[in-house]
This record gives sequence, structure tokens and C-alpha cells, in this order.
Amino acid sequence: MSNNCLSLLGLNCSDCRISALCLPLSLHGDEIGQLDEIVQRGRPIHKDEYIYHAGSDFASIYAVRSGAVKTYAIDSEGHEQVTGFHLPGEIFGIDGIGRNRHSNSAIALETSAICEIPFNRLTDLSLTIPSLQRRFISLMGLEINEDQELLTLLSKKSAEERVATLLINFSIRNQARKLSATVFRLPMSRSDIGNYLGLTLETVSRVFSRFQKSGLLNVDKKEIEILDLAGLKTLTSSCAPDADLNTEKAG
Amino acid sequence: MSNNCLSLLGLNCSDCRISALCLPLSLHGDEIGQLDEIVQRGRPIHKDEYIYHAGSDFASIYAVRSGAVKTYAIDSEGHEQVTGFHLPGEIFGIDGIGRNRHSNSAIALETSAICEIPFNRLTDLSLTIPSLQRRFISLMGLEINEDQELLTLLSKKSAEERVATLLINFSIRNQARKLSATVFRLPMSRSDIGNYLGLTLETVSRVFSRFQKSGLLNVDKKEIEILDLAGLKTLTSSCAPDADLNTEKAG
DNA sequence: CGTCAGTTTGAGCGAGCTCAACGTGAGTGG
DNA sequence: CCACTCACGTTGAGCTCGCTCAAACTGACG
Repeated sequence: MSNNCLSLLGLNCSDCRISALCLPLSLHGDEIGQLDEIVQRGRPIHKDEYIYHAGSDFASIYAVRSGAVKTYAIDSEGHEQVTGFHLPGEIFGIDGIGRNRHSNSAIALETSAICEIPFNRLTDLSLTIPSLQRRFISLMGLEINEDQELLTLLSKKSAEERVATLLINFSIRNQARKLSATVFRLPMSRSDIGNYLGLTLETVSRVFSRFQKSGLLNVDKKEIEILDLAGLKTLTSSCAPDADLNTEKAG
Repeated sequence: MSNNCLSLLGLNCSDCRISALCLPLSLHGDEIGQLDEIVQRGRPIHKDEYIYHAGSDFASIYAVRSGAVKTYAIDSEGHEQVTGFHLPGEIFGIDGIGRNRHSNSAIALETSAICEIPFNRLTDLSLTIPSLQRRFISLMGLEINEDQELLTLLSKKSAEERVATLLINFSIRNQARKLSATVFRLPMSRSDIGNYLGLTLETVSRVFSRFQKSGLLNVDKKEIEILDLAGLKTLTSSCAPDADLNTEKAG
């Protein structure tokens, strides 16, 4: 019974609703148990609380169990660049791996439950669980793919294409969580969206209005209802449809 | 004698001039030998030859031994986005890890010598050589850091800041190879530079002309001589004269 | 009811894009 | 040797999309 309670709260990986999106993917019973032992699950993080700060020593990577997290870097000029929005089942914190120091800060966009995974223990464990090593390296690879897609977006796409891409991205990620692909809440502000997409918040707001006017969306503050998913997808890639578009997580 | 010849040609990692920048960093004698056994060194790749194509199955990562390589992705609209320029000692090809399929194409910018490292053999080997696992994961982490810095560049910086950042970047990478920090040759075209920086080739050309006129550079086609390195660095991290350069904001 | 952060909408501006012409140097063939 | 081509680079002129500045609106919260 108490075991059942723990399950409902998702207090270990085996019972976590979103483990299929997370690190444990492709691990078996005992291996998940070993991973479970090194995962630390702390108190809930409230909105606007930091999980780590840019410049701090890198010790752990993190997984979102519930809620939403924003990561951002600040460059030498003081420009803030949002590097990603992280939803349940997604890993963040790997910005610290290369230099042993976080280049990003991570802040909760809403009350969130976060799993902390000490990095040294993870790499040690992955020496004895090859599929864990593969899964972790693969997750890093996906992060690289997503960052590179963002590069193309920032370098080549119009404001409307950028916003449409973000919406489709959230639609797909929501669907991967067995939630609605067309009705969801964007957990971040217009300003965060603009920063992430390389636009001003005014431009983001105008594009939302335009999309609503043209019948693609209903927008009510952060609540989004996509009325014409196909039309929106057309906007993200105005040429011929392409296979292999399925990405699941950003930044 | 013949052994000496192999060394001069850099035909194994232990003797490679640029191993300190590459995967073998922090490996010891026997470990380098084990890595050496899985590294494949083929014939020279000529200018405009492909090392791999976007969409092809992912099997290996690659290291530049000499020459220069450009990687680029093509998005669903057919936009080409240059994702990196790779110099001796640098790894490329990790764009294929996440999806087991290359998202980029890799093409030689000049005649190049390339080491191919079969990925499965590398991950197998890194299960028994923890420092190799750490090194490889760290290299992937650095790729993420660099891509994220590019995001900020594309999202926030002016044309002059972008070009200055590229020049300083090549200056630093040249210096890491014990070459001149101020006199070097850019291996790519103006069009490639523009694509990489999110600018048109005309804008890149104009910025080079402006930098030359203001005494920061000498430019002769692809040959660059930096006359005022400090001035150029200022341009990468400050656009206005009133910016406070002495305040560290990293938190 | 006032405040304040987030958002929407409008008006005008400007950095960089587009289009176009011209310059340059390497390769080729008479 | 010159004439021609072709890819690449430079320079100029005008245009446009998204930015800047500004004002008004909304809802949450004291």
C-alpha cells in the first residue's frame, strides 16, 4: 500500500509515468534499480527558484519529473539567451559537462519536481551497464541535434516560421506524454519565447495575434488551442513534406 | 626506420602532433594503443569530397588529422545551415549519434587527412577505459557548449560582432595548434561564413572591408592578418562604448 | 481601488537583405 | 600571348521585416 503511494508520487524510476522518455529507457528491472539508487529526489522546486546557476561547479544532471524548467546562458555582453524549455521526462544540466562548470542557469517556470543524478555516479554506473552508457550518450546526441535545428531556425526562418516551429514542437512533446497535441499551456512568458526564438516579445505577440486572426489558433494568454495543425505544420516548412521529423525535446 | 616514417606521417595516435587536442587526451600508453587499433586512416580526402552525407546511417565519428572540414544540415525547406568548421585535432560526425543517422553532411574544404573511429567499437572500448568514456562525453559536452554559444551569436549579435567572433575563434584555435594567432587562412568561402553566421555573403564582405578600413585587419581573399587583436576582441563582447567591460556578471 | 508585471497594438525606423553591376584571378584553349 | 569562361568576391542602391519606442489593456494581488 505504501509502495502504491510511492508509485503514485513517482518516487522511483520503475514506477515513474514518464520513464519511457527519460534516462531509464531500454534498461531492465535490476538495472533500473541500480539507477534508482543514485537518483536523488528532493523537495518540490517552486516557480522562479533556481536549480543551478551559470558558473557553478558541475556535479549533477537533472530530470524533470513534473513541472517545467527554463535554461539560459548569459554571454559576455550580458545578453540572456534561453537555451531550452524542459518538460517532464527530459534531461537538463548537461551544459556543465564540457567545462565542468555550468554555462547555463536553470530556473523553474512553475512548481516542479526534479530528479538529481550525480554525474560521476552515473558515468561509473554506465561502465557496468552498457545500455545506460548508450542511452546517455544518445541523449547528449539528441541535445546536439536539437541545438543545431535551433541554429537553422535562428539563422534562416521568419518570425512566423519560428513561432509555428515552437508550437509544433510543444504539440509533439505533449503528445509524447499522452497529452493533447492541440490543447496545452505554454509554461513560459512571451519574453522567454521571444528570447528563445531570437525575436522580441512584441513580435511574438503580433504573430500569435495574426495566427489567431487567420484561424490557425486560439490563444488565451498561455493557453493554446491549435485549430489547424496541418496549416501550422505547413508554416514550419513551406516546401514539400519530409519524413524523419520526429524530435521530442528541445534544448 | 619505417616506424619513424609512420610517425612523421602521423599514422598512429601516439605520434600524432595534435593528439593533445583530440580524443586521446588523458589516455596513457597502452590505452592509446588500444584506441589506435580501432582508428581507421584512409586515403586523403580531396577538396569538395564528402566524408558522409545527411541521412546516411551513423557508424563512425571522425577526427581531422590535417586539412579542414565543413559540416552542414539541410532543413525541411531546403535551407542549408553550416553547423561547423573542423580543424586538425577536432572531432566531427557526432551529429549522427542521437538518431543513428547523420543529420549533417561533411565535406572537405581542402585536401584533408581524416581518422575514422567506428562508434560501436569506441563505446565498447570506453567501457574498459573510463578516462576514454569521460573524454568522449566531455567532447560531446563541448560541442553542446559551442552550439549554444552560436545560438546566442545568431540571436543577439550584430553583423560586426558575429564576424569578429568568428575571427577570434579561429585565432584561438590556431594558437592551440601552435600556429599564429594573428596570421592565418580561413579555409571557407564568404558564402560559407555568411551561412554559418546567419548573414549574407555580401554583409560578410562589407564587414571585412570595414574592419580593414578601420585598421583592425588586413584581408587578402582568404588570408587574414589581425592587426589589432585587442580591438577585435572588444567588438565580440561589447557594442557600445559605454559598456562596462570590467564587471563580471557570471553568476 | 491602485499597483505592477505581463501582454497587446500601433507608428516609424534601421540593419541587413535583395538585386544588380562590376572586379579579380585561375584555368583553358586558340 | 591574349581571349574567354567561371567561380568568387566587392560594392552600390533601395527595400523590408522585425526592432524600438510608446501607449493602452488585462488580471492578480495587496
